[in-house]
Amino acid sequence: MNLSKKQIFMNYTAAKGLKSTRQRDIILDCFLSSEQHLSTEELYLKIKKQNAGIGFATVYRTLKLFAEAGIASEIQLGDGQTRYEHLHAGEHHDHLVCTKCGAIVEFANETIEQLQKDVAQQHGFTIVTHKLELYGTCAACTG
Amino acid sequence: MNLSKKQIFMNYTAAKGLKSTRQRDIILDCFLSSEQHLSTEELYLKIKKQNAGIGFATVYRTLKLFAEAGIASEIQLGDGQTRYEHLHAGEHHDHLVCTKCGAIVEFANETIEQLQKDVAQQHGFTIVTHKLELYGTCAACTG
DNA sequence: GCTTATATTGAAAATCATTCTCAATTAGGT
DNA sequence: ACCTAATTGAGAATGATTTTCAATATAAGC
Ligand SMILES: [Zn+2]
Ligand SMILES: [Zn+2]
Ligand SMILES: [Zn+2]
Ligand SMILES: [Zn+2]
Repeated sequence: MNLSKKQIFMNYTAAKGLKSTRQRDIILDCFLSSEQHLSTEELYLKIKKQNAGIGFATVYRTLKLFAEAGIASEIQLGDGQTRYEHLHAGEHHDHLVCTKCGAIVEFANETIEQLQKDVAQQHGFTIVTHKLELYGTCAACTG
Repeated sequence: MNLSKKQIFMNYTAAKGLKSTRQRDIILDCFLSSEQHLSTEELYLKIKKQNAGIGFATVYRTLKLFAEAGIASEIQLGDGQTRYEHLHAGEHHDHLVCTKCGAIVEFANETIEQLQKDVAQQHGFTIVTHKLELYGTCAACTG
């Protein structure tokens, strides 16, 4: 599956006339081998440990590129930092966030998704995206 | 109802040993007489027109205070600015946002709210707050 | 009303995440 | 190898918000 993400990115850059560079390879490998929901800075620091000399501007630019290419998606979890997660074609999920330990749990609920569409339709809206986040404490942190 | 919001704020500041000032009065009046979902800057500009000499730092501070006092709540609608809306005790709603014209429509759906609680419980989470926003185009903006 | 301790204010500086600028470097086609 | 366009890194710039701090205003206490 990592191979296919790489492939998708290759295709995207090729189609756009973009070049393949050492930096982009390193950042992609690091992103693909990372757990989910890493912030740009977290990924930057992780990369820096293994490969000095990659500027943070490049990491910012490259993550945006991943999102454009459709292999990553940006999420905003209320802590002021943009995070990126792996995007699997056709899949969607929302997030439960523990405000004590920072744990992030993913969930998907078809009924909620459908109800959102209903609500939108009732108001004449055509929905493009949505954001659903539940904030609280996880089992371990709930006293 | 404006009277009672003022009352709630008075009580809050009194209980906290805070002082009542000309600036806070002006900002509160302006906030209460404004449409919903104004950003801090929008409110600042509106105030400035009527009462020169109120610094933006004071507006930022005071809106935060309103939120603490329970008469306003912060919302983040993805445009990078914090907005404040009037908070009515015990009421809750979520938002539909038109990404073309900026229109914001409020909605409340009990079934969605309940399903969120169910999801949280399934994962052992105790939910404190949540955020649900549907982004798309409103009837007028949908080609 | 005057004094005093404390909260508040405005302006400017500081912060923080992110983006932009630009000169130097690199990739890829010829 | 040569040329052109894309890319990079460092630092400056940005934009929203927060902090700092000296000056000012408020509310007690007398
Ligand atoms: Zn969803
Ligand atoms: Zn996720
Ligand atoms: Zn809700
Ligand atoms: Zn609202």
